[in-house]
Amino acid sequence: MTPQRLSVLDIVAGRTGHIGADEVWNLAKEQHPFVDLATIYRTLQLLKRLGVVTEVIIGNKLHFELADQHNRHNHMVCSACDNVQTLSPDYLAEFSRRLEQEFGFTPDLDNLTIGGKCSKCQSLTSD
Amino acid sequence: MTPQRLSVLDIVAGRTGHIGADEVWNLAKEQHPFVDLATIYRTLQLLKRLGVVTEVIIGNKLHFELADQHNRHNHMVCSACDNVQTLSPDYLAEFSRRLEQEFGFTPDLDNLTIGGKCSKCQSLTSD
DNA sequence: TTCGCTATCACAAAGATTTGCAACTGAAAG
DNA sequence: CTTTCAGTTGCAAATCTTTGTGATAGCGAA
Repeated sequence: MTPQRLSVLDIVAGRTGHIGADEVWNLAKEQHPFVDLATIYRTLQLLKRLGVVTEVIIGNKLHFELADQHNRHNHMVCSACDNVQTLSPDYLAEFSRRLEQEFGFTPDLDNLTIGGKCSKCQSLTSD
Repeated sequence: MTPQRLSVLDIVAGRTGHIGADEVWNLAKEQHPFVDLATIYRTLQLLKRLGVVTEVIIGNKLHFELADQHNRHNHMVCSACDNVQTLSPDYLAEFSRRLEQEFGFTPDLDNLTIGGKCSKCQSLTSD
């Protein structure tokens, strides 16, 4: 754990919600003016691999948030308005169990972003 | 429907499985030597929006395949070996129904890639 | 201390995808 | 037939993310 990494972790942990990689960078530069964006990305991937942060894909951009074991949730992201709703992992528990049992496949649900259309955008004329 | 677009569609349709955007480009250039990669991407996004092709995310790269209504399936992609397994949409039907009923959220299951670890890579020493 | 090993960093560059824009096309309207 | 207008293209550039590399720092063994 280097100072740069700690800084990244602090920044993500200091947010209640998700935060973009570029935003992490901007905040990290306040403490480490020469830190590189690549270091931010590598650190975020590392923290993700360690299960410390989770990834949410919002409109072609990666966002991250602290992985809180006591408040696990999945994300539903509207492809039209980028609005994010959270979802109890209970909704996917049965699904996950079946994948594991029937295929031996262990889905990474913590980092699963469910794309689609929210109720508002669903009804709008889109094509 | 322009010739370039038709070409892209033909290429994707000519594949049994999924195909990367760059590969589509290489093949498309055989027919339209000056076609740009941006056109390929724009066309693929268009076809995806129309429900003609579906997207699979494999190791930080986008792949596409023809959307066959009679053979719908989801994809499970191993983050370690990039192996792709297909899955009957039945596994997600109940989940989808609940999202729609309880949240009014319409998930885009056709383009949902489920990341995780396949049975082989699951057992390997990774950290 | 000194050597050697491993890991991390900043920087640079590559890779993958998207976007802005002027030129061109074809079809509809006048 | 000419004008208009919306849509598409190729090209260039921007954006987002990943990867390669040499320098460096920390740490244990000799």
